[in-house]
Amino acid sequence: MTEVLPARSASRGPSMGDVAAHAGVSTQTVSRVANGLQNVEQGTRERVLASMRTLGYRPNKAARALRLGRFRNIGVIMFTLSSFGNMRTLDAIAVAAARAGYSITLVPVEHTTQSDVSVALARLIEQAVDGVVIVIEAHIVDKADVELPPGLPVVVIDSAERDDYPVIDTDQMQGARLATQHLLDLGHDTVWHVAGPETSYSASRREQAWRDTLVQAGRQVPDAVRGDWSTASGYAAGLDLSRVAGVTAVFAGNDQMALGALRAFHERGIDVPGDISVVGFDDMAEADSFWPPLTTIHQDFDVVGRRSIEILLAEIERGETTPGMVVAPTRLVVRSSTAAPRHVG
Amino acid sequence: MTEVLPARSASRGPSMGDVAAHAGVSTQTVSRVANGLQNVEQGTRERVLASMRTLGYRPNKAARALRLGRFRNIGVIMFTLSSFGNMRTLDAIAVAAARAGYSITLVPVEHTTQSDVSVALARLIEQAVDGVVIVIEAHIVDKADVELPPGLPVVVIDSAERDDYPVIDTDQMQGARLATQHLLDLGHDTVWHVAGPETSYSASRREQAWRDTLVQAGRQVPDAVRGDWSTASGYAAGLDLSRVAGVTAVFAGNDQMALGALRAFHERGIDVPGDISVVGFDDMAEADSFWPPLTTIHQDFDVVGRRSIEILLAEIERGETTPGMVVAPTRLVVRSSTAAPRHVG
DNA sequence: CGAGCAGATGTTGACGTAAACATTCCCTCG
DNA sequence: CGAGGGAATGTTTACGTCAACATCTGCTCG
Repeated sequence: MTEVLPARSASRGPSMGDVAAHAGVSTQTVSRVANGLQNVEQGTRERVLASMRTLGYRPNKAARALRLGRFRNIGVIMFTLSSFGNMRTLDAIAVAAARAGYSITLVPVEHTTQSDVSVALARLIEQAVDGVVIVIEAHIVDKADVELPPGLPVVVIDSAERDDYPVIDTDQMQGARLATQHLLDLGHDTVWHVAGPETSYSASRREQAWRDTLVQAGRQVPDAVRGDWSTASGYAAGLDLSRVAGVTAVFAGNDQMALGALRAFHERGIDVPGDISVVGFDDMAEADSFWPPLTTIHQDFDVVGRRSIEILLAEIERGETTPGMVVAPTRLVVRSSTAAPRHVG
Repeated sequence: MTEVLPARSASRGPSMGDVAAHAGVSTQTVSRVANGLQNVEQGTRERVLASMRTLGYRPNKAARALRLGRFRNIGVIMFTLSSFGNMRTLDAIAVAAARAGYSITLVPVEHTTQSDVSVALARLIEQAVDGVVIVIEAHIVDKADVELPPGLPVVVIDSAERDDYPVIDTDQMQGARLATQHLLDLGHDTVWHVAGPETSYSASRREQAWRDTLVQAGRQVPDAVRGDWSTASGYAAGLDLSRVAGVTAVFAGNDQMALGALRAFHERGIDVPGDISVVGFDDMAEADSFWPPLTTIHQDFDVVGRRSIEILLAEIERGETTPGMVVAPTRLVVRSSTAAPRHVG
């Protein structure tokens, strides 16, 4: 009964059948042991486990997925891993998924062109995932353009509400309002804005909330300076603003651009916050060490990542759909880059 | 012939069999069309493609993997996604893998404990990957402790050479030498060092090269100040150093700690680079916007990520092994945080 | 004009697993 | 003491795909 079969193939590892033959039981019993079912006698279980160890057995996930129709795998489509927020979000997603026993398949999108996006989606559509998280940053991906297979659970992390999939995001507008209001509360007449790129929904949300807050307070609304999230563009914007008379308060669309502006102001001999107050957005890990330490809006990327997985798993495992938009609140972190204007108007 | 079968199951998508029935051909022909083989008549091909579209067919990756014994999937084990370098490396890995037609399964390790590492490995060992890239940062993972299945191709990204797997990494020692020598060349008597955590191989490499360079130049070697990569620890180190008399040059183990030190020096009214010169390591995207813009060592994470995939795929696809350690060179980027000491000794 | 061949298409079986159903054995209880 | 039941274990089958082999058609060329 306990005869040893020779390894069948050099390239493939031992299967349940091999273990079964080695232990002198049926494959089904091996399967039961592998899955921790209780209806196996203690002695048998141990014999099987010993055989598994001896043969170096490891379960074949493909066969299991084929049999079960489930992969315990979630696809993540992301544009640019090299942004602070995305990487924090990805971290949170990966950890949350791992805790639920799911693995993450990462599909990078190199260029934000429609064709690249389609290619990325095509990869995932190869049905090796139970669900998909799409982290969008740009308008590029339109509902019409993206054809995801019907029935595949999807969650979108983005700032634009959509009617086809649940969306989750930081409350961009609340954050921008917080930032702008903070500067107004300090006594500034109005607030200038270094905006993110036009292609970004979150950039336009922040810009819109900044504008709304100023209008609501009855203040003059200066033209926004357009950046692209990079420190270089923030630096350019800072240089521009330093030539404008009467600028006392700047709300930058993210911390990187704020840092660039800070550098421009240093170079021009403008004191922050003495001459100009600066507020960022994101609260990246380094923000408290900028000079001066940056007042900014804290975004809770962990919450966004975690919630996205929760919503996705609810649909995958229990068929529950979460319609509409879920929003994670932000909070203002006051450090040393903001102060009352020197000559209160 | 072209009769339409009802969908068999609500939960599973259409299979090749369904497409075949719909198009009035055999499953094998559908398979040939799906794989782009040439020996299919034009008319047949179009009919099959039309059926695939109509039915919303997508290939089942699990079945394919089971059949072929290949997954076209690479596992990536990473400790902390929240470090600048790791993220850049991951980005490069993901892009390189995608170009080669492989997907990436990301396995995060929450805590750097042995048990957590084992769990992460166990996940991958579930044989859904053709190879594994391990990005290590700490000594924790010892050869003996980690039991990877034999025959599974592995590449390690780390600073410690090992005899079991190919290793690839930035040339830490060359970089640290570059940094230290740069400061000596400017005329500083010696160079202080803010080191990374003891658990990190790369930290000890950098520290060792810093020490060697000073010794070779016949300089006095001050005690290294220990940090943990964070800006907070760099700030604490900066505060410490600001109380030591005679400090004119500091080499920080990474840019974050350099930034923290910069902040400490600002607070204490110490001018950089007038009183003290500072060099970092990594060349993170923001380093050119620190105040002052940071002189640092540029690490080529893209190269490391790309090469690791090249090496891994060479082994997976062609059985070629790359023994020993592959090292990516660094380069010095001089900005404004370094200068000659005020009173040249 | 028929042997022979090339290209298109079909049939069979196996990859490793687990659900569904079948069998065996032993124990309990009327 | 035998029917009935439950636990352990075995047998069969299907998941979707593709390699290998089999078949069929039409055409070339001696």
